[in-house]
Amino acid sequence: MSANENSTTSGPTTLVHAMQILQVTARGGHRGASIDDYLNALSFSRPTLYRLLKGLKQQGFLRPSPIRGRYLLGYELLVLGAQAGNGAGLRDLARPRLLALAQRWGDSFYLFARDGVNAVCLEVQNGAYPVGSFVRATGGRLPLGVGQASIALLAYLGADERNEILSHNAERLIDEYAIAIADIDAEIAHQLKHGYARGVEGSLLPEYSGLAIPILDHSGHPLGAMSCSMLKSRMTEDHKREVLQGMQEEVAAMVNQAHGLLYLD
Amino acid sequence: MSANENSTTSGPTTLVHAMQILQVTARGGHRGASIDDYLNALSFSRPTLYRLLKGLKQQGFLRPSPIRGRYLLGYELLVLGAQAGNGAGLRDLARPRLLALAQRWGDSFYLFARDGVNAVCLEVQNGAYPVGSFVRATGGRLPLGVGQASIALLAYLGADERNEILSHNAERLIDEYAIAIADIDAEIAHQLKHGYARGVEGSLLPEYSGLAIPILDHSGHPLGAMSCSMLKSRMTEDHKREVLQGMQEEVAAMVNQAHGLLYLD
DNA sequence: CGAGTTCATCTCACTAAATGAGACATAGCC
DNA sequence: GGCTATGTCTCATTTAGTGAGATGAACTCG
Repeated sequence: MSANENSTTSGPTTLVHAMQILQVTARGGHRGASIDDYLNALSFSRPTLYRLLKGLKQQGFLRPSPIRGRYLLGYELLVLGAQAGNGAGLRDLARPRLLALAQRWGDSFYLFARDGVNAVCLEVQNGAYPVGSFVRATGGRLPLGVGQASIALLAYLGADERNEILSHNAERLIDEYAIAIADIDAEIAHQLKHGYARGVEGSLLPEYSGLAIPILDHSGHPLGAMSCSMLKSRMTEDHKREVLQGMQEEVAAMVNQAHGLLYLD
Repeated sequence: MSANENSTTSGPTTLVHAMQILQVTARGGHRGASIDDYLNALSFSRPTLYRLLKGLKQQGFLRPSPIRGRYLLGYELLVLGAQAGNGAGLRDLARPRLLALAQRWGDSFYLFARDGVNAVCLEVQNGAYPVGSFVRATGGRLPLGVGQASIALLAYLGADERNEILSHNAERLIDEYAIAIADIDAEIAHQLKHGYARGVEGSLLPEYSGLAIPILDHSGHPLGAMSCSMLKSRMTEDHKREVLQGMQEEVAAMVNQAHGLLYLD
């Protein structure tokens, strides 16, 4: 027994195994995963696999696929996930505001939160104009550094924490998104100076452009970020000013509401 | 607080315990749950609780609340939940269509799927006109029988299965929603005759009205339902006809697309 | 600033409970 | 009706999670 139970995967093995099963299932997308997928991705025996599958099914974490022998993620995850996305009640506060913005301006608006070294999309509201975006929907996850919302989040973390995150993500950022740390630093400076972020241009999605502003608590810590995305051609100076102002108003109102809610113990 | 003791939740106890922890956390809403919440809702010892909490945290199922000693649902659930909601790829197919409908008509449109004895909301797209609805968002769950989408789903199940569900839900339906089984049966008949459902009127949400149509696979089995909700005053004969036609067109197109996707092994 | 409270971790002995191997049963498929 | 792959069962083994209580760490409040 290694006295070196370290960072990788500790904790009750049943939990770890269950999680691995869910991950394998998720990896299968809407086709789910088959017994063989599990058996050759995982390291435990078949009876054990079936026992866990059964348990996960009973908990609602998995459901049988229409295709025999395949498994899909269960709706309990959806329900819990909906709750999970409402950290600090932010999502409920943001939803109608994102909708209003999208309807008013026709662009697409997003709510993001930090999740470790990633930014996770808590809510999307698409507008009438089509957009491309790194995240397609709620639950999308990006390494911090990608996208304007990332910048807005990073800018208000401590410098040490920020650097840790960025060096952790550096490789992925350059490899998968063609984004250099130096450029991120520059955009963070822009965020801090002007109060909004524009996102770093990588080689991906060159036709789209965006804006983001942070959602800060009373102590200046970022609770999340609101962002928007649009075709670059739509981003005139006027439009940018209008949209930014709209977002700022909505966020200010949200923060006010939040202060009312957060502290009723 | 329901004395909802899980009578036959078998399976690895660690899984069951983990699930209970998640449920308790979820019950706490955006405030999460505290150690005491766990300790007095659950039946295992404190060290065990902490071990599981730690494990769940490492798996991303939980995260620490800003308030020390409280726990929130983790973003991994959100990510998995987003996947889970895309059963058979239906959600991805539906999202842009719901958006188009909402923008065109200004009402609110929903995608539902069956989840055991419940209907679960996979996607919502609100329109410009305000609505009240039983589900507020993705992940909302209703007992089958409530709402127009339920009717559309129930109508295409086998009679035996349907009756089993309805008798299972009967008590909740009458107690919580003031809906009688006989009325549901009548609406199911309407669905089968006219191809769309209107929902059963209970005493709740009397000012709102809705429509729903099923999404059927090639063998007539319901994959889900698309529904809409609007202020009763907006539901003129003309508007109803228009919206129904819009929904039917979108669903038909979805089903076509789905057939293209479902069977590429 | 120090006492008091609550959160979180550690150690250790114990045994319940998960595991693996392989046989058995069942469902779908040609 | 055979064939293949999915799902279940039994049973001995021992891992791996458990409880009790002590200890350490973090925050609170007087």
